[in-house]
Amino acid sequence: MFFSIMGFLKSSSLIKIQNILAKFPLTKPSQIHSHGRTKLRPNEVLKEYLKTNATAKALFLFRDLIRKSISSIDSFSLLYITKVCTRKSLPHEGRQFHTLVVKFGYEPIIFIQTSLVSYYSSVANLADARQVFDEMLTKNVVCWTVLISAYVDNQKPNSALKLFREMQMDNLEPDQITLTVTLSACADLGALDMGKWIHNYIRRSKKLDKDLSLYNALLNMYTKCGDIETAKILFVSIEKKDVKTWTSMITGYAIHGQATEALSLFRAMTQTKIIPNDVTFIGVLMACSHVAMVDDGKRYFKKMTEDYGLKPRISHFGCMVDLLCRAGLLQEAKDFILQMPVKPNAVLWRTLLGACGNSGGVDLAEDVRGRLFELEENWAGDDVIMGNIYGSSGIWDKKEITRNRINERRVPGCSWIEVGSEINEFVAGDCDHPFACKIYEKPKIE
DNA sequence: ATAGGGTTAG
Repeated sequence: MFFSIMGFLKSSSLIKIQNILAKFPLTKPSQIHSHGRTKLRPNEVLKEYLKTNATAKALFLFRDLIRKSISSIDSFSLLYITKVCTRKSLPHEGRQFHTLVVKFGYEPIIFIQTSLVSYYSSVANLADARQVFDEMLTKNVVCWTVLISAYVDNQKPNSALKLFREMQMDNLEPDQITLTVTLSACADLGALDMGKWIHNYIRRSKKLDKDLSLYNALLNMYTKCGDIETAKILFVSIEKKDVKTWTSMITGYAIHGQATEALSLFRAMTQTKIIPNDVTFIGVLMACSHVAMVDDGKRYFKKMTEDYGLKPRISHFGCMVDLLCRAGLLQEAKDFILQMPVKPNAVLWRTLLGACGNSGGVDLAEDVRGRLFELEENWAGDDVIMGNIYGSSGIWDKKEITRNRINERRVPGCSWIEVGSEINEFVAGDCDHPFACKIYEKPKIE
């Protein structure tokens, strides 16, 4: 990785960068340097473009700076342009700007390093994010937090928790942002012990800035870990709630099949000034689907668009399909999928296929399997369901064909479970591997 | 002037 950057340096990094930027047409200088009425300096324009999400404009401007006034590029320009790349997850451009950072000697600046870690995380390049972090001579809370977020964002919550512990072993105190991020790793893992440990840490700490995001993260951790009682107590104790607070609690009840509680909480929410958003409705629809309240689900789905002007996304349609399937309305579910305004994905069809496995219907199942074959032909679970359907219908020849398909797969299917929290050694290598053990020590709760 | 914040179907 850094090898290649050094390689770029030797073979003139500027030419490489110009190549990357050459695909954008030239912008006249007058358009660049005057912004509004007053003339602004390039960095101020870049900052403005960043604020307004004008990615292309920012890249045009930066290219013109390289071509015409390279001396006006400083560490702030590079910081802003790196943030532009992060915001849009541009997979190639950020690396080129990293090259420039090296060339200009801005590598030791902690703000630059931190935003590079964040950039590599945004393009799912954890190896380079880690390398920039490892090469930092002085590390502070912010860069540790960015790296922890990187692992959370890229579905490596065990690694995130491991880093959280390493940070403390490095004698750095986490702040409220570190804790918010770490709590989401706990939520992803169902790591209730660690979550409680953090809750306790928050209670003890006097200097921590305990803002609403932190409490929302705590609430979310408790609901995702299944401790709905503590979640409820926490929810009540939060005086100033926002839409996320309400949504977390509603979704928490929904996940645990407590539809009545979820829906009455939604009604209570409508009595406040907090307006439900599309995510809130996912919680509401989940609640209906988990207890097969078909008519209520349909009503809320309508309410969402008609009363709140919210446009349903694929996940909302997914909730509806789930709702119809759980109620055994398989044909209606299929019709619903076919008339959706968005293209159905594999997950959606798979919901229906799973339902066919529960309540029969070989013809429908074969139809759905055919559609799934076009989307993700090698998903082992689909064949398992088909095999079971054939088996329960006594169609043994087709069952055998399906079983053989499964056995011929090169990559075995796998599942994983949480293995208690007493183990404080982690399995060598990737600790987010499905077969790795939990990696943190059992916290001592005072 | 400058870096960090998961409420989202199955």
